[in-house]
Amino acid sequence: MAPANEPLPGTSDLWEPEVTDWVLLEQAARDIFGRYGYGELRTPIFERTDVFVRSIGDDTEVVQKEMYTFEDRGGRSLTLRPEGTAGTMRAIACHGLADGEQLRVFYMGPMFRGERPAAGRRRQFHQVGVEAVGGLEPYQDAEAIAMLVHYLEAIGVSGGRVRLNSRGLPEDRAAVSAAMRQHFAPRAQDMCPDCQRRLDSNVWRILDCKNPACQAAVEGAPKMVDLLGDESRGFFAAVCRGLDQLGVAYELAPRLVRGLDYYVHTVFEVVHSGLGAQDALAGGGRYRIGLPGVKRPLDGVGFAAGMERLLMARESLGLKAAGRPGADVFIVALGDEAIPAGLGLAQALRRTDLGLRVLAGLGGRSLKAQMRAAHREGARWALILGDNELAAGTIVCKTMATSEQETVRRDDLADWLRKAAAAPAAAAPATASTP
RNA sequence: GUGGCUGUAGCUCAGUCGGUUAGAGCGUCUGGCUGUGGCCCAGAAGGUCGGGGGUUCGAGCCCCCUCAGCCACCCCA
Repeated sequence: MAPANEPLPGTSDLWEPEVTDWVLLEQAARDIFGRYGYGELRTPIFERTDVFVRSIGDDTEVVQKEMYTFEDRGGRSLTLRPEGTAGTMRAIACHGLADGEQLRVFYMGPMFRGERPAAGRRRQFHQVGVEAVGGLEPYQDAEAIAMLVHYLEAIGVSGGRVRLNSRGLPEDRAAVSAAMRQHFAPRAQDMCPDCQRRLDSNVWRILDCKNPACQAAVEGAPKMVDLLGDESRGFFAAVCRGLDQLGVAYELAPRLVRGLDYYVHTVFEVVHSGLGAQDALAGGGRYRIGLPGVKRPLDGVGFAAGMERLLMARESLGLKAAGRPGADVFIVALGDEAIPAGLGLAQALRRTDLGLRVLAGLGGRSLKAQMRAAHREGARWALILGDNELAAGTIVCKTMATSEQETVRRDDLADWLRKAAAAPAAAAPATASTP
């Protein structure tokens, strides 16, 4: 295949029948999130670069090396959104939010990060996410997590594990970092070079390191939750209490940190064993984001799930796309007069209240070839229209599943189809074969 | 950005030690059956062997470069 026709690395074309699965994820999101009072928000796919930098944090991996940033003709720096929260917050700030007002939104769509593609990681990937903004209630966090679990159930993804931790408030961080440094400094010589550097720059991340030596050093590390102030500890306890009430199973993950700067208090993720190395299905937490022109930072809680990964999890569980449904009617037209007549007949049938899916053989191919096409398209009925039938004002109706056929007057065709459609469908509805 | 594996027909893949005209299955088209699908049978179309360079009398096969895909690291969804 000519490279010029291939999609860019980390992007892909999406064909039937996979599209059917995507639609399923989207519809389930609208259904489930709607039950919790969330409404859909669609924000632009690109924003001014600083929208992302200021809320994600310029110190983060995402901002430092993963963003698709470019200049428009006016020389402004724009960026393809690498995640959904920043744009959502910008939109809410623009829209305005009264003191005490709460807003619940969900979104879905493509996100962009300039990473090396791997299993479950693409440069254009898709997330479905939610944000509950304008409140500082621990039970909001619990409900958001419960909603995520509910959604996963709705799309058939079982086997996910909820991992939960708290990063506390910004004012807790100095104490936490100091305690961490105290623990890791004596062990530094055993740790990987990255983590030796992190000792100064980013102690928290050492907790996340997958290097075996570093994990050993992490073993006896103090639990983050124990280092937090009273307010943060109380908040976290309330989140756990809420989850218990909601019947959500979770596990404490003292080492869970997450990569974006805006998180405060609760952080969580859902991991799944069917995904390979990138095992995070969804992640989220509580955040506090300051925006220009807004007096107080916005508090909120949300999560995002990777749609590609949801699909991978479904696949690992044996859930497959059903594919596009077959045609109801295939019109087999024979002869110079009948072919255009078949074109008109197809349109007339599509416009009836029967909601029929109608295809017509338009190319003057042989009867046999058209019958093959009818079969391949999964048609329930083949309607044969030759010059003979045209002259007689009739049409031959063949039921594919039984091979029975009868000659029907054109005037009676709609009634015939209505009756045939009402009759119990033959066996399993056929599925069109996919090109 | 670093590393490993893989690129042969629309798809999934064979291809021996470097040796004549690169194969199979599936799919597509046509015919067997003049106006009747599936199953069966026969035939046909379809290839710059990812691309470029090199070694050789001769390269799908060996060497170098490059592009792409997959996987892993980093990080995350």
